[in-house]
Parts: sequence; C-alpha cells; structure tokens
Amino acid sequence: MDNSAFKILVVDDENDILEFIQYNLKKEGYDVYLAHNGQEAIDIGRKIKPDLILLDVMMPVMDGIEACKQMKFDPDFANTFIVFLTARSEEYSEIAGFQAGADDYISKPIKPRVLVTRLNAILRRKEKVQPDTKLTVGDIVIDREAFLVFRKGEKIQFARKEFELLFLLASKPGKVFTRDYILEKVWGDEVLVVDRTIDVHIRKIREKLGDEHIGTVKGVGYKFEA
Amino acid sequence: MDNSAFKILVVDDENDILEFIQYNLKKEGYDVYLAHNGQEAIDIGRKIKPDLILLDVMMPVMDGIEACKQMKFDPDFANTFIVFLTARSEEYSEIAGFQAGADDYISKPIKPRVLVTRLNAILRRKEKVQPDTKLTVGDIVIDREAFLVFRKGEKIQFARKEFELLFLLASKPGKVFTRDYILEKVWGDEVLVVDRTIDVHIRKIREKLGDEHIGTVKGVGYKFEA
DNA sequence: GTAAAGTTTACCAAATTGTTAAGTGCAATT
DNA sequence: AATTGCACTTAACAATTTGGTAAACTTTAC
Repeated sequence: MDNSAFKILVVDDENDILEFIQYNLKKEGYDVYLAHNGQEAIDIGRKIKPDLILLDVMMPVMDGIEACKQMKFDPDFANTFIVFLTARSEEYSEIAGFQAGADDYISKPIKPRVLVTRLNAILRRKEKVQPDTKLTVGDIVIDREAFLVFRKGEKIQFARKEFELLFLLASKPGKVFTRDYILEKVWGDEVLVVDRTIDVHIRKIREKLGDEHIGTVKGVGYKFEA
Repeated sequence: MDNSAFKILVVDDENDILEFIQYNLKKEGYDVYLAHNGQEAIDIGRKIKPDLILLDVMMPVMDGIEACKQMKFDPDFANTFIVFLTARSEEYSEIAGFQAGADDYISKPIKPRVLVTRLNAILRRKEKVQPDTKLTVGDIVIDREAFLVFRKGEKIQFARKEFELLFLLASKPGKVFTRDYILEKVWGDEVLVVDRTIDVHIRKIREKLGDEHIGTVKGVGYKFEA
C-alpha cells in the first residue's frame, strides 16, 4: 500500500518500543518521526504537522494525557489524529485519554499486524472525512472553514477571491503558480476574466499580509514564501 | 515488466552474492551496477545516481550503516532508496539500519522471488511519490517548481530564459547541446532569434553560477559540467 | 599569422508587472 | 425605491525587468 504521504509521529520514552514501531510503520511506507516525551512531541509536531500521533500515556517530562490536551487546543494539530498507547492494565487511562480528546487507542504489547491495520483504518477515515481545513505556513494560519487568516494570532479579513487565491498559493509554499493555473483553480473554466485581475488581487493580499509573503517570478507567476 | 529505466546499485563484499543478485535483477530488466564496500558504493553512486541501493550491512572498509548515514546527507542521493541486506540473525542491524535512514531491508538467504517483488514494490512507490521536480548536479540544485537555483545552499535568481537554458543543459550533465537544439527546446520552432543570443545568455549564467559549470565545445555547442 | 568561432559589452526594444483609479453590479440598509 | 458600501473587474499608465542585436574584442585551431 502506498502510505508514503502520511506522516506519523511516535512518542514513547522507551527506545526499544520506538524502534520497533518505527520499523513496522516504515515497512508500510509511512513517514515516521520520533519523540521521547510530550514536550518533544509538541515541538516536533508543530514543525512537521503529522497526520497521526501515536502517544504513550506514561512518560516523564510530560505525559501523554497532558500533551494530548495541549495539542487539542493548538491549531497546528487541527488536522492530526491522536492515538494512545496504553499498557493493558491502564484501564483508567483509556478513559482519561478519550476525555483528553484522543481518537483511538492501542494496547501494549503491540502486535505489528494490529498496529498497522488500526492506523490504516484511521488514516483512511481521515482522508475521506477531513479535507484539511486549516493551513499553517510560518507565522500565518489560514482557516478555510472560518474564512479567516491569522498572522501571529492577529486576525485579518480577506474578501472571497483574495482568500481563495491566497489559500491556493499557500497550499504549496515555494511553488510557483502560473496565471493560467490560478485562473482555472480560483475562477474556474467557464468564467472568463483578464489575467491581470490576478495582479490586482495579489496587490490587495500584499497590502494586508505584507509584501514579503507573496513573491513574483517574472514570466511565470506568483508564489507564497514562508 | 519494463524496469529498464531503474538503476540499481548492489553493494556486497562477496562476489558470489553480487553475481547472484545481478543475474536475478538483470532478468527483470533493471540496470544493475556493482560495488564491493561502502566507499565504493558512494563513489559509484555519485556518478550514476541510482534509483535504489541494495546495501549489505556487514562489509569491510565501510559498513552499510555508515555508508547509509553518509548518503542520507548527500544531495546526490536525494532521490535514492536504500534497502539493507541482512543476515537473518542480525536483528539489531535491521533496527540500526532504519535509524540510519534505510527504506527497507531484505534478509539473507536471498530468495529471488522475494527480492524482485520487494524491489518492484518500492520502486513503484518511488515512481508515484516523487515527480522529480528537483534536479541535483554536484553542488547545484535546480528546483523547477520554485524556479530557483541553489549553489551550496545559497539561493541564486535566474531570469526565465536563463533558467530554461540552464535547466536544459543540467538535465543531462556532460552532454553537448548544439545551438540548433537549444533554440528549438528553449525558444521553440516559431520564434526566430539569432543563435548568438544563446551565447549572451550563457554569459549571464556563467556570471551567476561561475565559469566552471558551463563548458564550450568549439564548433558544436555548450554543456553543463558537474 | 590568419580565419573562424566564441566572448563580452553596451544599448535599445519588448514584455511583464505594479499601481492607481474608475466603472459595474449586487446586497444590505434606510 | 433609493442609497450606501463592498467586492470584483477592467483599463490605463508607470516602473521594472528581460531579451535580442550589433559590434568590438579575445581565444582557438590550423
């Protein structure tokens, strides 16, 4: 199966377990990242924006429950599933874990077959149900659901076309989008507008967001810069 | 199946094994290259840019783990999958291999069926996931998507025609491109420009990239040198 | 040494983008 | 129903960048 698009962050304080899980998930084609405690998980997670976090409940520095609670309030983890790893005896934790916002749990000892099957199922669910609603690039957060953009927490209002255009550019930071492509994606095939219209919208986006975020590549198009 | 596009570098210190694998992979249509230790693998790999490296863990001069670690930091191997060959008992190595950045492993004794199936699966994955947007030649990285060129990590801006010309030359380092061919590819059929124009653009590219990268072959044309 | 091929410079024309302003139409409000 | 405000589009002009050519100069091959 081709799981290479999915990033999974595995969090456990025991290296043996980390390695064992990493080995099994890599074999399935997932991109695997590791962390040793809750704090590390949050730090790494903010950077890589994993699709799923496998989180051990019992850990030093910051336990899984606490980490989970924090992540549930963090827009960086808006699109991340959280799955707890629990020892079989930790009945209580299973409950507390769900209260903290976890999406599933897996009991130790971990059986590779079970692990992989469960994660596949969860991620397939994600693919269908959640078409990424929040986009975070650098200090900019774009919330497609609320139609809002935040820069360093400060709310900025955008008109619809401006928003769609910005969202498109920000969906692949660094990539240059040609005017033709932009017209097709933001305006659609049947609408016909002069491509210079894009320039004017770019102007407005720059006005609100700051010049440094939108780059021009002469003769090609525009791009979002992180 | 037509695997002729795929280059596989097999690395093992035992000639028997090399030949056995070579025989089985050639039968599948892969381009097979051989190396006897980690150092040799890196040297050859830099030249041929294999799609996949089959790497024995235990070797003299430089073992597989060490070689793997080095390659993972080398831009020449950015598009290369690494698969370890391990003796069945080397459980530890399998794990260490993943930490070094390997993508899969295969246990000895090697069964031809397993070998071929596994490699096919991995390479199919590669084909899907990596639409080679980045071109890496020596210390130069050309990113067609972002329309950017990097030399040793330092960003260099190119005008459109310069970029297209450079990209064409760099797409086949060492190959000499005639002016006629360049005109056709970069400018197109219907545009008519004097072929001396190319010279001027070459000048500009050399200015930004350094003289050593673009070579002249008198009476024939230009080429990119790594 | 000479001719052919390649390099470099400088300048101009063309193409592309930035910016402003004004017109249009829709929707909410009065 | 008229008014206002907003989003969107277009046009026009300014600013900038890029591309192309010619001509002078240098190197290379014979």
